[in-house]
Amino acid sequence: MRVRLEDVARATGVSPKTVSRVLNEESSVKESTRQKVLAAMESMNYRPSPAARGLAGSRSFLVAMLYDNNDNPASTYLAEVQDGVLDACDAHRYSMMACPLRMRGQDFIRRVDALVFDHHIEGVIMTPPLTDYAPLLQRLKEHGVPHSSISPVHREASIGVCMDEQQAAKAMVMHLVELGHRRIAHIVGIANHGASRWRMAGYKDALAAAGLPFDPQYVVQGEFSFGSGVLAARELFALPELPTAIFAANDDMAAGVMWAANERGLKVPRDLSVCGFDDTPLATQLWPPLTTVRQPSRDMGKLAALQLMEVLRGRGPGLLVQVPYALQLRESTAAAP
Amino acid sequence: MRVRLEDVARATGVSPKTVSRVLNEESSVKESTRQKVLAAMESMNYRPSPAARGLAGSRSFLVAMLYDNNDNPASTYLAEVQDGVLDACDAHRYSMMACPLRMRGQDFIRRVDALVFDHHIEGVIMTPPLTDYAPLLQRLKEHGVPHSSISPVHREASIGVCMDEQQAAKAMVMHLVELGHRRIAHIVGIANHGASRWRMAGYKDALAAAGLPFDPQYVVQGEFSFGSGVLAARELFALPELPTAIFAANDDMAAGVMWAANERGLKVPRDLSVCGFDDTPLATQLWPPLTTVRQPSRDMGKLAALQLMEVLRGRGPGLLVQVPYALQLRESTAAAP
DNA sequence: CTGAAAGCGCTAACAA
DNA sequence: TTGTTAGCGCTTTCAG
Repeated sequence: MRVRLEDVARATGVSPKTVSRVLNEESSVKESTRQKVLAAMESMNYRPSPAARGLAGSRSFLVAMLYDNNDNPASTYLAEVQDGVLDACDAHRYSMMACPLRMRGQDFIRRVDALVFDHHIEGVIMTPPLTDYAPLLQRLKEHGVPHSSISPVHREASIGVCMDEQQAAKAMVMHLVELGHRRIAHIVGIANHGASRWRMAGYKDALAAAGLPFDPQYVVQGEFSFGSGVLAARELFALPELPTAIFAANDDMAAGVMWAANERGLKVPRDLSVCGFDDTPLATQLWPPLTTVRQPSRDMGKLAALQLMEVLRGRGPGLLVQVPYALQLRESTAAAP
Repeated sequence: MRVRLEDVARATGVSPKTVSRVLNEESSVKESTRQKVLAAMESMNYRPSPAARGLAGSRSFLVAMLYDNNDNPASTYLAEVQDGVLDACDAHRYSMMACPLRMRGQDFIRRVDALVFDHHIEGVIMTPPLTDYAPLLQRLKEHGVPHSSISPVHREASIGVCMDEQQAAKAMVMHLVELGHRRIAHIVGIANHGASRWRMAGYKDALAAAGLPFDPQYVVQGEFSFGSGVLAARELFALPELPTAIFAANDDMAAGVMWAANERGLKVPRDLSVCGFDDTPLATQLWPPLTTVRQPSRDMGKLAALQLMEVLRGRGPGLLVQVPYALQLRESTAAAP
């Protein structure tokens, strides 16, 4: 029924172990033997059994993608990242298990242990804020499980992928400055996300570069959700001197700002310029279309997975690669009133 | 290091086979023995190895979620479904592999075979339009792999979960009728989705029930994406007599309609009522908030997975369960002008 | 209702 | 560079 390693060995006239070596890309096989075996595998349509490999050896060809599912707003971000990860897995014959983790309680410990012990997960890919969740990192280290991070805060010790979000945020705000805005507000994201810090830092950098004062009144706390964007905007609209531009730390909050502007009777971009960050599909589904920073989530997922696999295959220590950002200038920003 | 079945057996004073029987919930074990074994498993923190179980037996405790990733627009729908599926898996100690399938070409055959052979997938959960993709169903049947469908077109032969979308669409349109609208347009979704047919049928039902004529001019083809909604709306706006209400087959297209209305200078809902279907997060992020039909995607994912597991555990033939819809009346619909 | 033996398909640790 | 011998942790026969 099923073609086994042994069958390939018999057909080739070598021992099972040699076939195994070829399968695992070990270097100590004579090239001619190697070719023979490879050919036989191909023609017999041999497909190794992950279960057997996992049981006998230490490998499972399984990676897990870990993500936080407490707050769902960014579901399209996660979907894109996952898509990229799967793409990379495909290329290296790995399989991926999706694993949402609730950060509260001890639940995640159980789940991580289950992944590692039960399934012999070889490695882990994580999205923020899990990337910097100490108890989790600790546990992974204890288990000796390599991990690759997407946009981690602590970049020194990480492998994975990142973007210069601070620079991107600065560029975004500089764009507002160039349009003549002088009262520029910022809506901050959830505190434990590196993204919130970087984007805020970029905002400050831009103000400084433009010689504009930093006014705490114009900085409001949000939490990355549409609703929090609405609330933050209302707060800003209650100020004696309204900002002429608002830079929200992500698109969902920017959408909230535009909602609140509508509610308040402010016309975007005539009375108020609005911009966000991420370039989610939402950005082009708003009226007017949202100026934002494009973050290549899909590519980031793919690159993070590829880095992990480099490590798993012993090809190197793994790197933290940086992807470029791109400003998407659309109709939600215009010259200051 | 690892606690094995054998360890539990030794601790309990029974044979490994008996422990195995308890583990697999076989009925032929004396209750007292069963309790003893269960207690030992608990206290020793025994966790069976899926790899070993998969290798020795026919089970793998792995299910796959298959989805189409040609068109990404509904990524939040997929994310919600996946969340529900994972929830159900968790409850029954199953693991899930996410598996995007490209419907074009023979690629999906390879992937399905890989899933079945390599990983001994026990069952499959599918979302539209895969649920009714004949070559795929054919292949699954050949492999003897049980599958559970979410909103399949062919309901007779399916297990899984569905919603009475036709009834829901009818109710949605009846709402417009009650608001006094008489020229009600409909934007249809992608042709091979059952959803498109049902929602269109419900639209017609409502017109008939209200004694309104069915005018083909007011029915425009879309493809579930925001952009297609914009195009469809422009088409409708070019008509000599504009509709006073537009029922789009999903929220993304409804958002497109609102975008186009803005572009055209039409005020929603004063000049035009707009409603959608699905109640994605987008619905409450538009201005004005979108009237739509709530579809409990997360629950649907969970229920579909639970039905599959009923089958896998030999508890029954599996059912096609129906979930209720709910109209979400918001501010995008109002009395006809 | 319970147990003993055999083996799932592969790799580890040796040897040659 | 290649082969041999075990055995991964569990389930399947088949007996009792």
